[in-house]
Amino acid sequence: MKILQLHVDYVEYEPIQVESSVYEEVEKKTYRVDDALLLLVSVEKDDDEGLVGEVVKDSIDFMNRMKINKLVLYPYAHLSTELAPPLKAFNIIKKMKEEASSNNVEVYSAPFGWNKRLVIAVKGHPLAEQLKNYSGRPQSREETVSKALLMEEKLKSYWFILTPEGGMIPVEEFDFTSHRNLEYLTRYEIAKSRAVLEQPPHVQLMRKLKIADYESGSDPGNMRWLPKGRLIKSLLEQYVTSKVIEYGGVEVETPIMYDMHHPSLEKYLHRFPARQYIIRTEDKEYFLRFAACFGQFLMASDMVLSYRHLPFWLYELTRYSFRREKSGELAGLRRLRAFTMPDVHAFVKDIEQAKSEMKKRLKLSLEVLEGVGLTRDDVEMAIRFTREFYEENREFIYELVKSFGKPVLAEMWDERFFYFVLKWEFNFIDGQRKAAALSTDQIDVENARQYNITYVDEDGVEKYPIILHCSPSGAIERVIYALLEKAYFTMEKGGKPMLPVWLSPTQVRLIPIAERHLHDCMNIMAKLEEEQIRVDLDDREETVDKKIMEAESEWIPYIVVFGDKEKEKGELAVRVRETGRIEYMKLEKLIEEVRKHNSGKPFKPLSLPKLLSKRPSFK
RNA sequence: GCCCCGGUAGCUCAGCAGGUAGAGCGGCGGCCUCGUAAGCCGCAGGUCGCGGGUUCAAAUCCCGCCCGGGGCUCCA
Repeated sequence: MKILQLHVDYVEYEPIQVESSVYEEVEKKTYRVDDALLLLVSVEKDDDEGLVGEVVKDSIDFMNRMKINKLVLYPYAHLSTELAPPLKAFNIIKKMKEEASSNNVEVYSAPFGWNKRLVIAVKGHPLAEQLKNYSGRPQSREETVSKALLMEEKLKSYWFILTPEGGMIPVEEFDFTSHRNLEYLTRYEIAKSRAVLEQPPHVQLMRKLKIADYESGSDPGNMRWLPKGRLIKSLLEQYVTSKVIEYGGVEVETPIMYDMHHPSLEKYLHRFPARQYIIRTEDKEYFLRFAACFGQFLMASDMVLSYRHLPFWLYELTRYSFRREKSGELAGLRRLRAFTMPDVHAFVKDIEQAKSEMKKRLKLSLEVLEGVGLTRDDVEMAIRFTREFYEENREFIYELVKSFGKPVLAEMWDERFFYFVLKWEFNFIDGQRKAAALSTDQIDVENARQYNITYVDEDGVEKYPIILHCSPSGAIERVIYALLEKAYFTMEKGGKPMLPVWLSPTQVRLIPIAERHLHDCMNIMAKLEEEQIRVDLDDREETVDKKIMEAESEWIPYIVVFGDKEKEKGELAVRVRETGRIEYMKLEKLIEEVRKHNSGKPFKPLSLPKLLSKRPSFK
C-alpha cells in the first residue's frame, strides 16, 4: 500500500462522475475539511486487511504529534502500478475508516470509484508531506531495506535496573523515588525525551571564566581554549595520564589521520555510523581518527606478544579525536567535533582475565572522577551486554554494580551487533537533564582478529587476545563541562560555585590596600610561588572593593587583602571561598592549606602575567 | 537537514510605526591612595554580518546569502 500523507490546511473534493465498477453512492457537491491529515491511498495487489491496524496507528501517532484530530481518506490510484482490484481496495479503505473511527478520530472519506475534482493546501512544515509504503510481505531487493532499520531490529533492547544487592528489576517496575538522576538517565536513554531549556548553563560559565569559547574561524565544535582553560585542560590531561600510568598504561602517540582504504581500518570505519573528517591529498584519502583505537591496534598488531606479557596496556591521550557530528548535535563542551580522549586498551588472554582487569579499571575510573572533583553521586552508571554474556557472567556483572554502589541502568541485547559483549559507562546528568557519558570500558571480542593482533599462548599456539577499551575520565572537555554544570547546581542552591583548588587557574589572589603594600605583596607572591602555588597580584589602581568583586567573580579560592594591619601583625586576612569567611592566618598556614589541595595532583604555573596591570583581557 | 532565535563599539545589549546610531562594562586620560562584591569626571572607539531591492531617505521594510546559538530530527 502506498500512501501520500499530507498535513493540510484544507482539502476540497467534488465528485464529478462515476469511474469504476465499484463505487459509493454520494451526493454531488463540494466537500471541505480544514486542518486535517489527508491520506491519498493506493491499495496494491498484495495488500490485505492485516495492514490496516499498522497504517491507522501510524497516522494516529502522527496526528497526535501534530495535535489534529481529522483524518481524510482519499482513494488515489495513481501511486502504484500494481493496484489491487477495486472491490478489495474499497473494502480495505472501508476497514481503515472503521479502525480510525473506533480510535475516536474524526474520519472523512472521499467516495470510492468517482472521478473527483481535488483541491489541497499543504502546510508549510517539513513533516507535512510524506510517502508511506506498507507491505505485508518481505521487501523486494530493489527497495533497498534500510540498514539502520535492520540494525534496530537486531538491537532490540531490554531495560533493567540492577541493584547493588543483586536485584534485576525491569525499568517499569523500579521505584525511582530516591534516584532522580537515574530516572533522568533512563528516560534519556529509552524515550530520548528531553526537557527543553535555554542555553546549557556551562556555556555561559566557560565564557565568563575565560576557559573556552567558540571559534567561528574553524569548523563548529572546534573550540578556542583561552589561557585559563588551557591550564585547566592541561592539568586534567596530566592527571588522568598519571593515573593511567600508575595503573600500568604504557603511553604512546599515534597519527591523527589514517588511510581510508587500509584493509584493517576500512571495515571498522564502515561499521561506525559517526561521520568523519576527510583529508584529501594528491593521491589518497585519509580520515581523521575518531578514537585512539586505530593507531594502538596497528601498533599492537606489529608487536610480539606472549601470554607472559598479558595483560598488557597501551595508552594514549588523543589531542584530538574527531567526529563530524551533525551541526545540530553540537552543544558547548558537551558534544564537540574535536575532543581530547584518554583511552587505555588492555590486551588480555581470555574472559577471566578480562573480568579481573575490568574490575580494576572500574575502580580506576571512580578514583579518577573523584580526583577531578566529581563524586559518584554526580554520575549514574549504565551497563550493556548481550543475553549470552549475562547468562554466563551474571556474578561478574553484579560485582561491577556492587562496586559502583548505586542502582545501575542495564540494557540487554539478544544478539551481539557491536564488537563488544559488555560495556559500561558513567553518565553525568546536567542542568538540562541530559546525559553525557564520561568514564567507560568495553570488552571487545572482535578487533584483535580484525587487526590481526595475536599473542603466543603457553601451548605455543597463536591466539587472539580480548581487548578492553577504557577511558577512565571520558573526554577531557566533557570533564570540564561536568565540573561547570556541577558548579551551576551549586549556584542554583545559593552556594558559591568553584572549581577544585588544584584546577583553579589562580589559587591565591593578592590584593594590596595601597601602593605602599605592593612591595610586601611581591615578597609574599615569591614565597607562594616557591611552594608551587598559582598566585597573582592585583596591582591595578582600583578600589579594594572592586578588586575583591572581580576576584570573586573569577572563583578564586583564596583572596588575600594586605594592608598596614597585616604587615604589623604578620598575619594574612584570607577570604576563603569554600567557607565564605575571612580567616586570619600566617603565610605558612595558607601555604599548607593550598598544598593540601594540590597534593597528589599535577602542578603547572598559570602562563598569564602575574601582575594584573599587565594582563590583557581575552574575549 | 529542518524549525526558531540571533549577528549594532573590545564585551553585554538598547534602538527596528524608515529621517542615516545609544547605554553600561571594558580601554585610555585625570582626580581619589582606598580595609572585604562595582569611587568620581572626561575622552576615544561603529563599512549596524554580506549582497541586492523598495524609498527623497534603510540598522529599521522586502528578497537572497553567510555566520552563530538553541530545539527537533536523521526523515528526500
